[in-house]
Amino acid sequence: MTKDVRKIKTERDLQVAFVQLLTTTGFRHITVADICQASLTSRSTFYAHYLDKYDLLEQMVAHYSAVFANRVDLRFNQIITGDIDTLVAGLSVDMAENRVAVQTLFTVHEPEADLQANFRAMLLKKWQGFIAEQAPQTDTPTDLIAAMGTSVQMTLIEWIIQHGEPALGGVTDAVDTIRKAVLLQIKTD
Amino acid sequence: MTKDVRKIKTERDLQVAFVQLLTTTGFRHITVADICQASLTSRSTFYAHYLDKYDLLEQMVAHYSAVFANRVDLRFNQIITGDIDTLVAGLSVDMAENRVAVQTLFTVHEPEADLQANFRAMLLKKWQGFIAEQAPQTDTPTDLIAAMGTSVQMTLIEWIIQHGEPALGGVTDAVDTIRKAVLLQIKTD
DNA sequence: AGTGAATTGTTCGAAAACCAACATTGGATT
DNA sequence: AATCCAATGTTGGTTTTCGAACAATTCACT
Repeated sequence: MTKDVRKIKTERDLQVAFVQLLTTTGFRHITVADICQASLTSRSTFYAHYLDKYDLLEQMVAHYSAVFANRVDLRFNQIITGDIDTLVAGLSVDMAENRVAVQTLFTVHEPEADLQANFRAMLLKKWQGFIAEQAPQTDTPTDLIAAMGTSVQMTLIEWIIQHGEPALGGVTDAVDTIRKAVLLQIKTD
Repeated sequence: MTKDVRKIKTERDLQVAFVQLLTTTGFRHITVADICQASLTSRSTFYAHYLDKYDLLEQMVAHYSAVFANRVDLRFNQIITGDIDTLVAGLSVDMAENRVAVQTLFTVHEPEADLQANFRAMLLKKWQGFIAEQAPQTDTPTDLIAAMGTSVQMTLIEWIIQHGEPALGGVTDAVDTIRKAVLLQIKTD
């Protein structure tokens, strides 16, 4: 049942080469032959794993979307409760392994495969659910507040992906301030 | 006649993993199973390529020794003629790809496989031949001069391997001064 | 619109890698 | 000295990958 090591290795090689190529070339201009050449894989093997380059992209986007989805529940609570330090540290850890891949895939926006859009959509859904729970008495449209919260979180995520963990000075305070401002809009008093 | 891509890949994987392990563990304590586990290769495949871990080490040492031998003639002339800039730049380029491997292998000293010793021996032979050509009239033992020249070059090589190309400030002048001092000892006047 | 080159996607026999099992060796422990 | 355990090599059947060839499609250029 568990996959053959060779399959794991070729998929790893293809994906690494693919991400590498994406840093220098647009997705549309990358050919299957390019990916195979860069990863020392034969084309017939590529097609044994993926239907085409779109399938490769979609599987990668689906994978990282799933990884992110698994973390969202935990992390989301943290921006509500204000545990910013833990949030930022946790996000850094989550992103550390996949930093290069996620950073690169964030630049690709295909109709069927848009990692950045997926992240956004997940967060937005979370915020909408959260706000609905609070049943707030406010004039501000709830969808606007949800969009604001999502944007703040996405900006933080993108910032961490860009700069890595080391440079976290000042980030904590800034995000904390903004978080409070957003939450104030749904105060149910 | 040309090797199958799969052979190239597995040998690359095994060697990379081996060097990686060498940075944390002594050669004696590294097992074949360790190398295979780290490189996602099966043990039977390892033995299809190498007799044992000593064979792996020896083949790598032989390889880098051969690469170095190919460059020695060119580079050696440069330290005589005083073209230090070209020498240092060339050495950096030569070492760039193999930097990590050579740097690591330099720490391993097995009876049948000692890269550092091989480099030394090649340079020493070159110096001895060069000095003999000059048939110098000097009181200083020629073997001593050869040993001095060899040491200067080895020190430069090790310095570049340690620090990489970027930090070359001041190196050129220092080596140039020492080179002149060594050459003065075999002045045939 | 028409032509040629490049890319795609598929097929199949040969080569390589995998895995599990096995006997053998070498070192540490009691 | 006897025992245990980990590491070494070896083997054979299975799976995957490779490479080269092929037709089909797309694209650039005239």
